[in-house]
Amino acid sequence: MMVSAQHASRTAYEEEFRQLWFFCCSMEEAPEEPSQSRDSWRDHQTWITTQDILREKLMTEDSFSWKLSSESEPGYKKGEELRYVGGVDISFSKDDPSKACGTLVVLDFHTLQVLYQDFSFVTLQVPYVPGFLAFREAPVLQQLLEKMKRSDNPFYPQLLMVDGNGILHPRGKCFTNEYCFGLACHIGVEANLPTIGIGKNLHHVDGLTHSTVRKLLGAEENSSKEYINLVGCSGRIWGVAMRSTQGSIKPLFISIGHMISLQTAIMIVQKTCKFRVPEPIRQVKLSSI
DNA sequence: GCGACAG
DNA sequence: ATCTTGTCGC
Repeated sequence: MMVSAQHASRTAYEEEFRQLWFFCCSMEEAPEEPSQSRDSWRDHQTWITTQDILREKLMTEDSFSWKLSSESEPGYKKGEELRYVGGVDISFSKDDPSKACGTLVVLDFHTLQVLYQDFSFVTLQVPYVPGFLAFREAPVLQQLLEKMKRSDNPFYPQLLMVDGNGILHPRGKCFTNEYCFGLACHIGVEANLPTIGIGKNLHHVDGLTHSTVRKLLGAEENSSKEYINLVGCSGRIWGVAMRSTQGSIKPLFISIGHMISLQTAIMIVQKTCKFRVPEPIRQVKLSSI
């Protein structure tokens, strides 16, 4: 591919290229067994294809039947509002990194009390590769959701908060920036649920860096804002950096997962934040073993 | 002095 | 992620 042809307008493209390059390098480890690295490449291709397919079903606008209680209107019926908010996460064993525990909780949106909790131990064979977190973590979480749905549990979540990013994600075809599909999107599409991605660290995308965000949050004109848009150098809005607690320094990175708009996601996250990390995620971490 | 990127 | 140390960030 003719990379060096364009020199002037290469910043955004080059960034994509470098990300891909770093990824390629990371897949070439394990030199002792060359066959393994071939398998890694095959998996890599499969992952990309899978993300491409799932992404076609991604919905980036509000798409749910419930309402937020604040917008109760004339035709309002009890039971139509958002009530069951889920949270999913995985914790790992300290001595054996392949041993993990997936956890699912459901909270009451208004009281923030835990209504449901379940977990499942697994042995993970898939490595963590930046940009492909879903292939490591999603299966267990899917199972927990499935189990709950199959048993017709009345607390089955109407919305899911995911410990990881949604749209705020670098995965893409080379030299384009219109593709992105993080863990929250992945789970949302597969479970057909509205999801919100909750990141505690920034995944560098489209020129966004930690220092960029730090400067934005520290800027005078933003000092009173509770959140700021994460605008990449392409102009795209990837999500927001949010001060979930008054005066908190370390922001939360909110991005939409599936079937929800950024504005709605922000509102919901704010309403569920007693501390820096929103309750569904905080509780799921407390529940995990 | 090094290494950039969710968990 | 997890552990640990220590207290900025380029």
